[in-house]
Amino acid sequence: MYQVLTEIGIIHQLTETILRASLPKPLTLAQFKVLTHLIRVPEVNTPTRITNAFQVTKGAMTHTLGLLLKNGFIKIVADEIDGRTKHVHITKTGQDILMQAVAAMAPNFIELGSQLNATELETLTKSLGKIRAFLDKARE
Amino acid sequence: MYQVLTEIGIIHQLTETILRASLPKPLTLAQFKVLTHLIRVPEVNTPTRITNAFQVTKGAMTHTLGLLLKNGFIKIVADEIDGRTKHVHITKTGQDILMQAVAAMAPNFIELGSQLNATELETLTKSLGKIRAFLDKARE
DNA sequence: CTAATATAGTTCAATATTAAACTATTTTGA
DNA sequence: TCAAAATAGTTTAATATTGAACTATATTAG
Repeated sequence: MYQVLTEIGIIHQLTETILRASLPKPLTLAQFKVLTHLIRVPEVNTPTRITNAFQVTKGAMTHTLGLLLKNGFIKIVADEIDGRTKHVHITKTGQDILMQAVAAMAPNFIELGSQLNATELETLTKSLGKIRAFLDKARE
Repeated sequence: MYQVLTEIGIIHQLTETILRASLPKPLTLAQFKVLTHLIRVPEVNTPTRITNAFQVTKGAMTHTLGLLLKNGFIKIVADEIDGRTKHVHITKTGQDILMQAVAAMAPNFIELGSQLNATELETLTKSLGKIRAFLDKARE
């Protein structure tokens, strides 16, 4: 398990480095991740829930959302019912830059997919899912 | 594959957060990783090679090694032959703090190991290894 | 009802990381 | 040989992240 976590750490670092290098300005890695999240799981869109999804500090998320807002990639609206809560939505501009980012990074990752066959990929996804589920549960 | 990378990213973040919280002062996560590396692969001990192993920038490694040195956890010696190169060695103090760190974090990870059986773990390790090997090769 | 507690988000200072420019040494190749 | 290129490591400025304190709103319990 130690080795698994080490491999995961290294893979994560390597992919982030590759990603970072192919992002269109002014998109940073943190901003890219948030935009991707907003597309994938649009209903998880309060700052706290996004923070929770990425497991960064609240201050970091305030910072990232501030940049996204300044860049016009998101809009932030107040919750109608709960005065403490806000909701984040991706804008058309945000979608455009995200598409551009995905297009730029895709060539770097297409080959990666072919390193594993369908069965391996499925097994891998399942195992990682178990680990993730456990860790998620562990932070009760 | 996208999902795999997403899972890997989240698992990485979660484990880092858990780890960070259980580290004995003044050990930071970056310092902990370097010490672990020095124990695991003591022959890979020049700043550049360590930098390469973790895929961080050279400046970041200079910073981390500076802290480790200040804390007395490593010693750094010049290469006898190549005047540009240095070698990093863990000290007794470094080994002590690392043991302490491992002891503190172990309870958090023991249960994790039992989430997968031996076969699953082996398959997982192998698949991750393939991905890592490919990424390693890709940064020619 | 209201005081205590919890939750959402921001701010601030300290630290970490990146990216790029820089110094010093070694290697390469004409 | 020696100039050009490559490599190892440092420095610096800008940015990102953490951790903790803080404000404001909502929920809970007596």
